[in-house]
Order: sequence, then structure tokens, then C-alpha cells
Amino acid sequence: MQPGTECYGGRVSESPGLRARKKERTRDAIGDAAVSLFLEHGFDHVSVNDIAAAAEISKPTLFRYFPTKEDLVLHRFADHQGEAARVVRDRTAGVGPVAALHRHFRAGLDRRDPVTGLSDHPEVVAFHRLVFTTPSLAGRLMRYQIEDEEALADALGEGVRARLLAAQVLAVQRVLARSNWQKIADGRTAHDVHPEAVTDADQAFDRLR
Amino acid sequence: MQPGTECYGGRVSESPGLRARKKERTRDAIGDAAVSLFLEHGFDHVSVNDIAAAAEISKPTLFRYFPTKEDLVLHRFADHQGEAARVVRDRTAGVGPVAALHRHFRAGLDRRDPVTGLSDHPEVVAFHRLVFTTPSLAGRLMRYQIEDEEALADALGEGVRARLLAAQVLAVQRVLARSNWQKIADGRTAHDVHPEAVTDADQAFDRLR
DNA sequence: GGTACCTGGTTGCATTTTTAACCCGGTAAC
DNA sequence: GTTACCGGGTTAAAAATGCAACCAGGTACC
Repeated sequence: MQPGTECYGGRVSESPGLRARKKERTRDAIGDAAVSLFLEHGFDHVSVNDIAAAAEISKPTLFRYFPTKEDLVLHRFADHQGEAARVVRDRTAGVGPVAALHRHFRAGLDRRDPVTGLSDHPEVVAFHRLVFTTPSLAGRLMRYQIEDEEALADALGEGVRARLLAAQVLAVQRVLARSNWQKIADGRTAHDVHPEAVTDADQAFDRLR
Repeated sequence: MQPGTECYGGRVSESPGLRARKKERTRDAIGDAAVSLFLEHGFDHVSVNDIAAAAEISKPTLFRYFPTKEDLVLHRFADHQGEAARVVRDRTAGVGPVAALHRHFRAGLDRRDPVTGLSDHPEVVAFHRLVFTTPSLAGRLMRYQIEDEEALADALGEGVRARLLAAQVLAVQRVLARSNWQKIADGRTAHDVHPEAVTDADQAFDRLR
């Protein structure tokens, strides 16, 4: 008879399951609480105890989700980690790697993705300022970029040429994002900046080939 | 030096602690989800799986909080368990037990406590109907009342006289509550019924001495 | 009269979380 | 200069939870 084939009301191969859902929600709660507190009081004036209390979890739990205090801020970048490498690997046949990356960056521009620096949502702007004016954060951000660079290099091939290209691509993206962010920080709107951001990107990526 | 005397930001002897707070909230979430589903679809047309899903917990967890399906409804009565006994034990010196219970019931009337039957909130009314028209619920409710009766008897003293008085007091409270509920079910408002509820209670408790 | 399924309720085990410690470096008091 | 506190980060044990099974009783199908 092979009893007990199923239980638990639902379908067979369904949603991520209760455990996974709660984990994700907890992670979001911690990250959101942290960023919101940091924006309000500054990175150094908020202790991890404060964050744990605001997110209603214990301190060890906090550190099980985020290895360091810095990562509480940088997870928003970390979530995009390896994206460039993925774009190269998953590009449609016949498209060059640089072209694929160009297209992807352009798409980010169009949807005002914060990583392109072209978002004028007040929270995003404040968030960028927080990151780039807090030394320990900017420092740790570099580490993420290095890892990202290595992943991209591996996706591009082997040898020095791949490594060189990867470094250049990411450098270009950083410069573009920083330029966009600067213009927004000067008070212009994303809509206004968008055209020149696109031509800047086009020029930069073209020069990369 | 006796190191590590304290940690964890807050005060020393403080709020109930994270664990206890979350437990209470989970319990509330389960109970509220259950009652709300029962009111909407009826006791028999909602499975414990549905409730667990709505409360976002697993079935074993549900049964760790509530021993049976019926208790998902009756916890609202169970939370008041032993209240009569407590009132008698904690009464101010010089006040007779019946007088203390009388005063307590009167206070419940004044604040429209649902257990007095004098609440006209639609949800409370529907809840009462749910309980009294579902046999298995009414049955289990009796069990609670018996336990309550024994606790009250113990608080009143020993022997048959205490036991008799306890039974009579609780019987009186049930009759009063049911009478109030009936009037509300007929469409009258709690404010309107309140005066006669008070005089009914006064008469009943006076006759008890 | 088997078969398959549903419901209330339970069980063993793996995972997650809380708790209360602790470590180490800094810093302010005295 | 040592005492005390605070900050980031870790640890071990105990509690809570999720998961996947299971059981017993009912019901409907064929």
C-alpha cells in the first residue's frame, strides 16, 4: 500500500516552503531595519544591538544572516554579485561579451536601476551618499568589486587579456554610475539625466572594443 | 574582575524577552486566523491545514499551541480560566467572596467584556453564535466550565458548601451572560441593554447570599 | 470489499533561533 | 593604571520550528 504518500494540504512541487519564505523575510527585515537606521543616524551611531532590536531578532541571528556590520549595508550590492559574469555566460549566441554587457547596462539605465547611479529616489540617493562617505563601507565595497572582477574574468576566458578586459569593463561601469550619481546629487532628475547617461555609456562601451 | 557581567544593550530586569514576545504573537496569530476563518466559512468547513497555512506555521506547531481544533476557538474563554478563583483569592480584606465576584461581574458589564454577553461588536456576536451552534464547541466549553468551577470551589474553601456555592455562582454568571447575549442577538444595542443587565446581575447576586 | 483520499492529531529528526555567556580592542573615569 | 563600560563578533546549550512521515477514523468511488 505504501502509506503516507502525501500530507500537508498543498500541491506537490510548490512554493519555496515555509522555512525558506520566513528566512527571506527575516533577511529583508534585518536589511531594511539596518539601512533605515543608518540613513537616519549615520553608520557609526547605530550599533548592531540597535539593529537586532529593531528587526526583533537576537544578535547571533543577525550575524548568521550578515557576516559583518558593513554587509548590512552592502548586501544591496552583494545581491548583484556575479551579475556581469552571468550576463556574459548567458548571452545569446552571436553576441560579443562587451556588447552583451553594454546592452545590460543600457537596460539598467532604462529602468533606473540604482546600480547605474541613475535613480533619483531620495532614499537611493541618501543610500549612495552613506556608502561613499563612510570609509569602512567604501573599503569593503572594493572587496566585492574585486570578487566580481574575477568572476567576470573567468567568464571571459583565461589569461591576462580576459583579466584586463574584465577590469576595464567594471571600471567603466563604476565611472558611469558615479557620474550619473553626481549629476543627480547636484539636483537634476533621473529623467533629465537619462539621455546623456545613455550617450556616455555608448561612447564608453564603444571605446572598449 | 568577574568578567562578562552584562551584554545585550537593554536594561537589567526588563520586558518579557524576545522568545516570550514572539511566542505570544504566534499564538495570537494562530488564534486570530482560526477565528476569522471559522466565522467566514463555519467550524467544519475549515481544516487545521487551512489555519496553519493562514497563520504561516506548520501543523505540528499549531498543535503545540492548541491541543485540539476546538481549543482554537475556545482559547478566548480559556484565557479567562480560573478568573473567578483569582477574584476570590485576591479580594480586598473585609469583602465577602460573593460580593467580590459581583463587583467583578459588574465591572465586566461596564466595560462590555464579551464574557458578560454584553458586547454588540458584530464579530463578538458572530463568535458567540459560532460557539453555541456548533455542538463539539459547546461540548468542550462545558469542560472548561467544570475546571473553572473546581478552581473556584478550592478558592472558596473545602467541603460541599464551597462546591455548591461555586456551582451556583458560575451558573448564575452563565445565565446572565446568555440572557444579555440573547437580547443583543435580537438586535438591541449594548448601551440599551446595559441598565437591565445591571439590575439582573444585582438581583441574582443578592439572592446568592 | 478494496482503494484512494481527507481530517484531526502525533512523532523523529534536522534546522533555526534565543539566551547568556564570552573575547578583544578602544576609551573614558578617577 | 586599573576599573568599568561599550562596540563588533563568537560560542554552546536549550528552546522552538519545519519537515516528512505516520496513525486512526471517515467517506466516497467502483
